[in-house]
Amino acid sequence: MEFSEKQLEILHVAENLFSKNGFDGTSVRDIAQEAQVNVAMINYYFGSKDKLLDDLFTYRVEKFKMDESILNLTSPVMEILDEMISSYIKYMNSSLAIYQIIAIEAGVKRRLMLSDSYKNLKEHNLQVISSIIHRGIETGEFLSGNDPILIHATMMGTFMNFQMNKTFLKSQLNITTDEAYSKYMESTLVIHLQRTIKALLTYAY
Amino acid sequence: MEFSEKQLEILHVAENLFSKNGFDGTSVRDIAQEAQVNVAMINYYFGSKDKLLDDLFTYRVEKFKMDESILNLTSPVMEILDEMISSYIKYMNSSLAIYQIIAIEAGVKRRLMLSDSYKNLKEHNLQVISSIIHRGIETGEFLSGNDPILIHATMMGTFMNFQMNKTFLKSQLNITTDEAYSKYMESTLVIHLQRTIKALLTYAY
Amino acid sequence: MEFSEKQLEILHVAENLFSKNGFDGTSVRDIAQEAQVNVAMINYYFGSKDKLLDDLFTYRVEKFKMDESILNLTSPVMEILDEMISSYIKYMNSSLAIYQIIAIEAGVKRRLMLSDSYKNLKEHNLQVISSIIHRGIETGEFLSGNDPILIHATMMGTFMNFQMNKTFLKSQLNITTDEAYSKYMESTLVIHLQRTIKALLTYAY
Amino acid sequence: MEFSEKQLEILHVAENLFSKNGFDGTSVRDIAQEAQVNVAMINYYFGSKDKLLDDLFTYRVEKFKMDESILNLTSPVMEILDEMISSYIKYMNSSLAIYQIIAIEAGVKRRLMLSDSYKNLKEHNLQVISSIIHRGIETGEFLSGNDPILIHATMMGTFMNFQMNKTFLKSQLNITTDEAYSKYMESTLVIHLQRTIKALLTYAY
DNA sequence: AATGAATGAGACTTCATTCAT
DNA sequence: TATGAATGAAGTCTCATTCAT
Repeated sequence: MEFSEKQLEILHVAENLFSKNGFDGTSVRDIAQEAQVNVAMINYYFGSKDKLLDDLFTYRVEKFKMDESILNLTSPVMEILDEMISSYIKYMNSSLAIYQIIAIEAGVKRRLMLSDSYKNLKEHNLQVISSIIHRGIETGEFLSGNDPILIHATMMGTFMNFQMNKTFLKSQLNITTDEAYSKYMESTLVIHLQRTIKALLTYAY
Repeated sequence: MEFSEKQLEILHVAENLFSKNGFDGTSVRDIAQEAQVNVAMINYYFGSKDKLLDDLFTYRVEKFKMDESILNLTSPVMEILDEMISSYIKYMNSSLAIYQIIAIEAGVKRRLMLSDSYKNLKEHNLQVISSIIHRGIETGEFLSGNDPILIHATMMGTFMNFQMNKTFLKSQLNITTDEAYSKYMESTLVIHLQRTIKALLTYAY
Repeated sequence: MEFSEKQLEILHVAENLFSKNGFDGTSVRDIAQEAQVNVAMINYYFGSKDKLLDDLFTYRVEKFKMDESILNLTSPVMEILDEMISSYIKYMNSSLAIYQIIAIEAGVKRRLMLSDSYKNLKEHNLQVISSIIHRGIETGEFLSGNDPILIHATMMGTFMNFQMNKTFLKSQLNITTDEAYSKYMESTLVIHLQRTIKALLTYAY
Repeated sequence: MEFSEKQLEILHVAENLFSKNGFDGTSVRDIAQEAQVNVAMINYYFGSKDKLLDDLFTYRVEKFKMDESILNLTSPVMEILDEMISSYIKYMNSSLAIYQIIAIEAGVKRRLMLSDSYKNLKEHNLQVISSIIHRGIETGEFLSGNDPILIHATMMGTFMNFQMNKTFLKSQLNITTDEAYSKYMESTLVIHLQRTIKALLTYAY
């Protein structure tokens, strides 16, 4: 799907507003005003508000696919795992708005979850994780018996928890700016997840 | 705060609808209809839709406090940790609706996050986790250097991730009923979290 | 009609609120709250909000009758006229709230104007003025040909104009307090009206 | 400010209803129905009911400015005074509806009185009256010591009194039609005010 | 006699969408 | 292609009143 410049601007504005106020909490008027276009244009371009969300999702979803090229690396599997976690968290953090929307609107109601591309995305990412784990098992570095689904849920969930409790956690961590919080996630949080997942995969309690 | 039977019914209905459709996606008409009361009654009882959410939150929030009496147990700290994780997940799972609401509405906009009781709840739970970790460090069973904030985020986030991706994960796990999914979380997921957190606290990779 | 103490308090509160916010701008809840009674009590005591206004009117209307005993004075008619104007303005000024209500609600809609007691009041006052004028004509001090209706309208209208433009006139007259404004009306305004009406009645331009 | 034809119709309908039933006594539904437009259109055009009143006021207020060109006339000041009174009353009488609204809503509550244009209007009119009086004093035809504020209040108040007691006065004056009442005000009332004010300005009792 | 609980009606406003151009 | 105008539906909330006790 190709989007014109105007359409792209609308998508970006919508993405921002949806992430701040939720889908239901954002009106097409809000979007039109901030994108400096006519209200009618949203429907003209996207058909409806619902379809706008679909298009936004389709537009962004590709970027949430884990980069499977890391599977081709000859690096030690431990490094590949670290890299996967690090780059995934960094990417999610940089495209936070849409991810927030997905997390919320996928939980709520029918929206998005029905979408095939959403399912494909999830399956792809699980597959990448799964491949890494299997490789580690083959090299004898990872223990078997760990479900990629649980690993993925831990990685994703921990990150999202940091997003959704931003206000509270900033005060707990004595972080004052959004930039510092973002940096914290890309360093301390990444390290925590790397340690956590590696411990899980290597340590038989 | 004391609630009459009618008020409680309204709260329960609202809780259910908010968790399914979000706050903005639920109208007072919807609530009134499902609770079989007059629309005006919602405002009569709670003042406004916003205040209804506040009251619902206040009504439920107490139950999300971790039971600190486990700190008084003389059991090995490892068992206390297991028990904490198990009972917390089980409780969240049984009071899922409100938790879903909190997770979403706390992320979106100003709502709830501002609430003192929300902050108190979070701080209390962090304190309980912190106490357990410190005890483990004292007995030499846990490594030092692990931030309770990260532990808590991992536990909570993983659980929430299971909630918010229910539809997708059910299909991935070949689970057909909500009951089976719930049972999965209270067994497999709990064990996963227990293993994960214990690995983290005991194993220096 | 006899009113209990509670009823009287309600009437006084209603009078005050009606004069400040108008009849439609005042809710029975407002009245109940300020009078510290149950909402249902307004209807219980007065039947309806409309009837409350009726009762308030009936309760107060008697006091707006000009004191006809001044007609029995043997003073010069000029002094009687002065006294009538002075005491009428002073009385209206002291019972301002209800008069404001009457002025507004009588102009708006059907309310009050239909009331017999309102008509009787007006006729009574016109009669008193008329008697004074006639006496002046008989003594040769007043010119004939002046309609009491116009005299009354001038007196009443000028006073009400001062009421309804209070905010503006206070600033124009450099008056800062309500008390000073009230005093202005009972002195300067009274003198103006006395001069105006006497000029009219005695001077054929 | 420019208004479309539809907007003007709404304004006219609103003006009429507000004058009959008061602002609070008129619903946007009433206005929409009588103007034969959609209810939503009132908000679409004017933003809110309050802003509609503002716009109505702005739209009409200009017309209530006394024509200051009469100050340029070389006619005797007595004629200028007569002309001022006559044309002012005639104009108010022809634009009665809005004036009724102003009189009521300016007295009640905060509305309008706060408006700058209202204050400007009042100041302008006082200025015109003041100029005429000063000219009369200069020519030796008027006595000094008369406050234009009191003159204005008398003129305006007497007229408004006739408006607000229309029902009662019609019966007192044996006038059956609104047209006849209107004619009475433009003749007898005007003459009364001219005589009154001239007597006041020329006669030292 | 008095009142807390409850309610239908209607208030103003905003919504996403469509129409006519 | 693009948009200003318009609208029906629905939103939340307040109203005066009544009911059951």
